[in-house]
Amino acid sequence: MNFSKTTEYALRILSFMVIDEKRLYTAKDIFESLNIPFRYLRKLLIILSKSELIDSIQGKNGGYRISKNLNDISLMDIVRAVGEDPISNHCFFGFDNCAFEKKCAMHEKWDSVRKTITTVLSNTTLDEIKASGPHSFISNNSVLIKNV
Amino acid sequence: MNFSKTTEYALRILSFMVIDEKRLYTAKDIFESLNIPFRYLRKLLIILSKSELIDSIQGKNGGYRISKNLNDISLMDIVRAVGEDPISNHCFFGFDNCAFEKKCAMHEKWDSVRKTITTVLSNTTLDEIKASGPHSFISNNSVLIKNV
DNA sequence: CATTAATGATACCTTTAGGTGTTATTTAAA
DNA sequence: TTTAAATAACACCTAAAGGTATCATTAATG
Ligand code: SF4
Ligand code: SF4
Repeated sequence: MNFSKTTEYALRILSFMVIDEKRLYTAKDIFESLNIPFRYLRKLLIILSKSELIDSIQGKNGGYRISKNLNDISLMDIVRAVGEDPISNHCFFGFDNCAFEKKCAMHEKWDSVRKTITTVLSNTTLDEIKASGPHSFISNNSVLIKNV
Repeated sequence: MNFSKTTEYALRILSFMVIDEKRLYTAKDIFESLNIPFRYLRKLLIILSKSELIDSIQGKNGGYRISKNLNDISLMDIVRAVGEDPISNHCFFGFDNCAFEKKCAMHEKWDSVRKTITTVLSNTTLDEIKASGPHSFISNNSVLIKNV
C-alpha cells in the first residue's frame, strides 16, 4: 500500500528536473542530488526517455531534459510511465470476479478512495510541483548522500 | 499501490468467517470457499491466530473461530495482523529525511489521502462487513475454484 | 490405546522487484 | 581522427514476497 521504489524514484527524478526544466541534466547530475542507486537511476532514465516524458541527448555533453510543458505532465503520467497502475485493484479484497448483485460494505468506500488518489495524481502537474518551492527536501537528501 | 496478496487474503479470510462468527472453520472449509492456495492459507491462519484475531483449536474436530466481538475487529487490525502498515510512507516521494521548512505541493495532499485510508480501515469493523450482505462475492469466487 | 483429522513448525522452492556489471554506441572537442 | 564523456543495451545478481513440501503435535473417538 505504497508506491514501489521505482515509482518513487521516477517521481523524484522529474520533480528534481523541474527545478530548471530547460536544463540538460546528466545521470551524474541527478545522482548527486537524489538518493537513487546510480545504475538503477540510469535504467530508469532510459525508461522515462522512452516514455516521451524526457528527451535524451546521446554523446559527449549529452543528458536528459524534460520534453513537454510542465502543465502537460501529471504525476499520473509519471507513475504510469514506469509501469505502475495506482490502485489497479477495483475490488478491495482483490477479487477479479465479484458479481456484486449486492455490493459489500467496502465497495463504495474503496471506490471513493481510489477516485481520490486518481484525482490527486491526475490533477497535480509538474508546474505545481515547481511552484511549490525551493525543494528543500531534495537538497536535504543530497546532503545525506554526500555523507555516505 | 495495492495491498499485498497476503493482506488481501487475510481480509478475505476474516470477512468469510464473519458469516457465522461463532462457527469453527477448518482450513479446508475456508479453502473451499476462498481463492487462496491451501498451504499458504494454512500459514496465514497460524499468523492470524497468533495475532489474537482468531482462536485455533487443535486436534481432531479442530479449526479456527473469530475470537472477539465483531465490532472490536477493524479492517486495520486485520491489515496490521499480517504485518502490513498501510501507507506507511509519510512522504509522497518516499523520503525519510525531508526537513520541509517549506512543504512541497504534495505534502498536504498526500497527508489527506493517507488519513482517508487510515480512517476507512480503522472505522470499518467486521460487524459492518457482516451486515453488508449475503457475500455473493465469496460464493461466486468459490464457484470459480470448483471449476479448476 | 491406536487411529484419524485437525493445527504447528520448519525448511525449501519460485517469481518478481530492485540493483549491479560489462560492453557497445553516440557525439563533442582536442 | 582520436579521445573522452555521455547514453543504450543486455546480462546477471540479490532480497523479499508468494507458495510448496514434509514432518511433528494435538486431541476426539472407536
Ligand atoms: S462488492 Fe465487495 S467484494 Fe465485490 S467487488 Fe466490490 S469490494 Fe469487491
Ligand atoms: S514536503 Fe514533500 S518531500 Fe517533504 S516530506 Fe512532505 S511530501 Fe515529502
